[in-house]
Amino acid sequence: MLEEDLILQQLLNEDDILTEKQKKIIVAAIESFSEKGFAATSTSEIAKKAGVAEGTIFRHYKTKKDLLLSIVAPMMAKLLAPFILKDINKVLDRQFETYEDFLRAMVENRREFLVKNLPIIKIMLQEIPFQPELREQFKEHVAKDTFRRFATLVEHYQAKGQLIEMPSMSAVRLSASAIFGFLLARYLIVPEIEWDDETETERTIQFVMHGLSRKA
Amino acid sequence: MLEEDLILQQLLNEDDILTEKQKKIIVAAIESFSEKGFAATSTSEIAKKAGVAEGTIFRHYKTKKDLLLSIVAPMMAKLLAPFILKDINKVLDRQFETYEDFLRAMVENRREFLVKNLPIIKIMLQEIPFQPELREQFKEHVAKDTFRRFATLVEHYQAKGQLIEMPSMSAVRLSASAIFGFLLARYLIVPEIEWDDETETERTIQFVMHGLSRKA
DNA sequence: CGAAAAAATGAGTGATTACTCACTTTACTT
DNA sequence: AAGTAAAGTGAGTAATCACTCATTTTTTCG
Repeated sequence: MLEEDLILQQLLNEDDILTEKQKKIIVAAIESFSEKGFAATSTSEIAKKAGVAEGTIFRHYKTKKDLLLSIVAPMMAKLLAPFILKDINKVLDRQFETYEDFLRAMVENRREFLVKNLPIIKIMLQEIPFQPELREQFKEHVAKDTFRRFATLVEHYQAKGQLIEMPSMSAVRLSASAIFGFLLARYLIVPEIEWDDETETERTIQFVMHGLSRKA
Repeated sequence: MLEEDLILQQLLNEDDILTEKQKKIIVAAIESFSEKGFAATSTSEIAKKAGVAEGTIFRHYKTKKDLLLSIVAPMMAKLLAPFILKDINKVLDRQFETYEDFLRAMVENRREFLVKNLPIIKIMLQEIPFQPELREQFKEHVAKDTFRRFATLVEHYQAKGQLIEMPSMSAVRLSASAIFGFLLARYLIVPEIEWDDETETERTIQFVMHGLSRKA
């Protein structure tokens, strides 16, 4: 799988136009932003951690906020990654016979994405409420794209008689709550406790299926 | 219902020892912290909004962080409020015959709490990752107290044969994901879209019940 | 190589930061 | 009303902030 899930790698290889110092700046910024928060991190601190002069940061990014956006923005586009499986409705039948199969694939897909990009995701979640640009991007990508595609997909399985009738928006919301509630608890809220990943994953999927499938 | 759900009122009446100026400081701080974030809010800004001299803030609070903690800390204790409904184990049978009844009561209870204290809750969620004191309080109250009481309650309904056998921790996690996923989406993430509250609430409860109850 | 361009530097900018303190105003007690 | 304690003030503090820019270093390429 040469899937480019690692946003960091993607950031650092962008167009091959990034200098070594610039890469170090990005790495240092991600570390500091995720640990202390954007507003509480100073540019001098980033420069020191990156081993560059403070002026170098502003040679590549007009402002500190610019640096933040250059890190977080690529994240947004990737949020809908699991739904770009080409022409959804047509390929779906062969790829995922049941909603359950789809759910299972999505949990694993998003789990890998989350684990690989944890610090950037933390920054994103922290700053979305305060950066209008990020809020807008989030609504664009998540609300419009991802959510709608997810909904289309649910309608597909409803039409096949697998899922109970219910506004697809609600079905998506319930599915997403269960899945991301699990992933967030597992990797962000209480990662320090012992988790039986396989069991909890399966339980979560079965929980959703019991809640949404036609044949109880 | 003279339930003291409003943390703000509680803060302002504390011991009757708060001066008028101090109350204005708290109100102004809550507003600024929730809008711009703790680190991005200056004490001069709070003073201006409160209509007091900047020195007055530091007469009552040693540091800016002290002010933050005095606002958010009382929140924590209230997070487990729905579980202090008198002596759980004993009153339970007569109060909530079914898990469904309990869920319904909890959703309404937490919904009111969330709506009434939205700004303070936003501040809390934002700052928990960065303030060790808050992290600790959160784990103490939520993990130890609330989660455990919730689990005890689930075990009660499992023993009555209403819920399927499953580690109570998992059942609590799944229930909480669905409920708080709903409430967060409704009031924090996308409050601007139209919600049919009654229908969505009921759907959420039924979703949990289908996922966890014995008789499908 | 050598010249031009790009990258990097770090001292310096004014503004802003959280916080202090000597002092004034207000409130309370008798 | 006088005396005392608490509350409030705002100019002042050193530190730090994001950002600039003249200069130096490195890279590119004919």
